[in-house]
Amino acid sequence: MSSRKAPLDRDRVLDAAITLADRVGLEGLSMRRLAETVGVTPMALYKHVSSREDLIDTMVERIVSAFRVADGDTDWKREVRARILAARAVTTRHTWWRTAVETRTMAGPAVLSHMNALMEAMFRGGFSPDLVHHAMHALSTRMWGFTRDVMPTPTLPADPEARDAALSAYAEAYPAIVRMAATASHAGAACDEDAEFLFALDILLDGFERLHERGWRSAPMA
Amino acid sequence: MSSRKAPLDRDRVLDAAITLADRVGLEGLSMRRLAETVGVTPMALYKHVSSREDLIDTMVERIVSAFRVADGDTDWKREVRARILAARAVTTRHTWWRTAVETRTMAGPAVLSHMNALMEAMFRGGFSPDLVHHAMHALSTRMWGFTRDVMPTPTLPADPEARDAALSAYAEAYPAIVRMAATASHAGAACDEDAEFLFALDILLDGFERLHERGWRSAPMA
DNA sequence: CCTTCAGGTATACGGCGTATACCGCTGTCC
DNA sequence: GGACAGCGGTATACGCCGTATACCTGAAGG
Repeated sequence: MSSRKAPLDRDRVLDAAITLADRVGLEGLSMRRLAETVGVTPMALYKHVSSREDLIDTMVERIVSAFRVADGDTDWKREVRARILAARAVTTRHTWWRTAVETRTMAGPAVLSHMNALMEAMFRGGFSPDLVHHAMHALSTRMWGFTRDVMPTPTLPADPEARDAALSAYAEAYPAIVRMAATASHAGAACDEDAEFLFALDILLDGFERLHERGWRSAPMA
Repeated sequence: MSSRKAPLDRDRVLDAAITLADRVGLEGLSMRRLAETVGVTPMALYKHVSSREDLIDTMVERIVSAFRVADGDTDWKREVRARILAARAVTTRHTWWRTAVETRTMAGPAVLSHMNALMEAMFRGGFSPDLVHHAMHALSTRMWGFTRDVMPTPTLPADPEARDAALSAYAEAYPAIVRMAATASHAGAACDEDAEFLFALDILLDGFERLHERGWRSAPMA
């Protein structure tokens, strides 16, 4: 018994933080609670991270570093698509990550690398810097593999009877919503998020391509 | 002097909350601080709102109710565009609103009305329920007039000398980012957010239109 | 052997949302 | 006119939070 206790380092703190956040979300990730899971006093954490924000910064980077893409794609569109889906594969497994990345104020190296790779692909496709710039903004959070669903239409009760009642209650106030919700693909069940994601992503990528082919320029500089 | 004090009602609380949030953001909006601005004890607020979350719910609705669109548009695309820009005109004046709406779990009547109006326009344009559904997801937060810029490329120092130094430091690590950033439209100055927003919005709307014309169907139901 | 110091602890401060109990004024009804 | 209900405010307190500060302890290095 040479070492009385495994000595706890930055990596262990990070691992614990990520698994804790996976379980309880980002708001549930408190320093006290994290300390508990690693069997240590809250203040001990501050020997390894300088603040909760610093911790989250690093957690975000850690997740981005896990993106893995089979390279070798020469077509810009296929590469961008593949990188974004690689991001999606990782980030959807850590739901807290969406909130975390949106609240960061500084981009770390891993984050910059991912963005750089996307831009590089587009440049290789012959995009102008201007178009690359607009495309990146247009992708927005989608370049991380997710989209915010801002309050999707209210989830209907699963029970068929209650569902019909709710539907007819809304029917006159929000006919279009009900008409859409009555569609088979949406009724009751959660819709296919992957399909929705790809639908929008491909519209954007196709749009970039078309504009590029047409020699798109941004409006004359102010 | 019949009334010793103006009696404070739900509306006054809401108005104060919104102007306070405009000033200090959503995190800065604490019940104690809000109470102070209306000259009252923190707990007094709970006679008018049931919780902080309830307060924010109502604030979100209040903002949405302020959307104003000159109706009379018959073309679906023009109407959707106009409604979204109407939303943007309001929501960009209340930066806290983005965070607020993203953290809501239930859609209130005003929110539902806005979504209903967008869907209604698309239905009038002949969209299938399925396409409406996908389009709404694709719009995502853009239907509220904003997009999350997830960690835009790091802002460069304004000072030209420091800027060049920063650029060359990044140059080898992130060549594509630097290449884009060196573009006149982005260098130093903040880019034109309205233009970026419209760029992406129009790609999406045009994409919807094209798919509709081609009689798009979603993948065969599972 | 003494020193240094990395890595842990103990305590405390000021913030937060809000549960609970209380209190005074005002309008209503007998 | 007097009892009383109840609305809108207050006072206090609890349990969270992030973290500043001070302290301790054991091992490594001269």
